Amino acid sequence: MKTKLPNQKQIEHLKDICNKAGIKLTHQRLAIFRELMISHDHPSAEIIHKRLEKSLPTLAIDTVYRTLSTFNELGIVKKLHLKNERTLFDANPDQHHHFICTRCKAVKDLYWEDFDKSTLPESIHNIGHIQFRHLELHGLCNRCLKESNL
Amino acid sequence: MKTKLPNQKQIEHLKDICNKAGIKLTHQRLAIFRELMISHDHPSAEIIHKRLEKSLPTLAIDTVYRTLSTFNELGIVKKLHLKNERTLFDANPDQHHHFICTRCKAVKDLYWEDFDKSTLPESIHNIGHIQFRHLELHGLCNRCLKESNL
DNA sequence: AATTAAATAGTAATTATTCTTGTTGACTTT
DNA sequence: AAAGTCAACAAGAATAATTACTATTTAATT
Ligand SMILES: [Mn+2]
Ligand SMILES: [Mn+2]
Ligand SMILES: [Zn+2]
Ligand SMILES: [Zn+2]
Repeated sequence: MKTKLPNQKQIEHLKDICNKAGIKLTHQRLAIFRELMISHDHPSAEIIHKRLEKSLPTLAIDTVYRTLSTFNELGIVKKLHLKNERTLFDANPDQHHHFICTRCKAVKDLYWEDFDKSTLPESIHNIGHIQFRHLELHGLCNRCLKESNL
Repeated sequence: MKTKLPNQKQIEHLKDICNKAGIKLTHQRLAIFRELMISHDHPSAEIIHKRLEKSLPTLAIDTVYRTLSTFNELGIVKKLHLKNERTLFDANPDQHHHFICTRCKAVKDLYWEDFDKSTLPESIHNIGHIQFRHLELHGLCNRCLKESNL
């Protein structure tokens, strides 16, 4: 559930993970992680790059991609490949899914424990063994609903 | 459920849809639809193009993309935007979801009525109104499971 | 301070997809 | 049947997201 870790805890966790993985927690890596952590809108690599350009004017877009991919492999951020969209990134460590507005493309976190606990259909044995579930709910967000009913 | 329409019915349906939409059912469009209809592996535009090169040597890759997008808009095929993958296409008209093998990347159809009928969490009202659900189950397919247990 | 290896910046390359433009071909009107 | 019309097409160019290359910088270690 929405038991948000305080930010400092997440940073400590990041340090741990980097130490264990034997990689350096550079200035750039820390800045990219912080930026994603405080962004609740699931930004793309390019948007993260833009948001950091004042504090880190020489930061290369390539470094943002590389760093986010590294973090993704370390399990500390998640890449989101959504319908029709470029890759987005997420630092929310809690088990959750996503709502995507078909109109404004906003991406919101969505918690659905009953689904997470539900048992898979029998027929799955004919196919393979599930490692994880990826669920997207698409529709109109409340803001767009309001606008279209004016 | 898996009540597969016979292919000829699907072709008739395609003709209907094209007539109603006021577009021509050209040789290329028919060939692309047939190819997708008999392909049960969720091919990409490029693969469809390759599979048709013997029968239609001058077919342009652009036409494949254009045609599949048109069919997608007409609701007769579905674009699949899956994790880490290029766009795939699907002509299976039945309500279903997908299993994706993390190893060999195979995509299989998956039917899960209980999920389709399940009620969304209350919290959805704080977010918006759902139009459709998109579910992917990721894991190891039976073939890859067998190979890794040798 | 010197050594070393990892990480970065800047730029080039790649790749999937879409766009542009001139041509084709099916259908209609004469 | 010839001419006209227009959607659709083929070919190649363009675009945009992402990744690769390489010389330089940084940070940890001696
Ligand atoms: Mn999220
Ligand atoms: Mn399918
Ligand atoms: Zn919206
Ligand atoms: Zn497999």
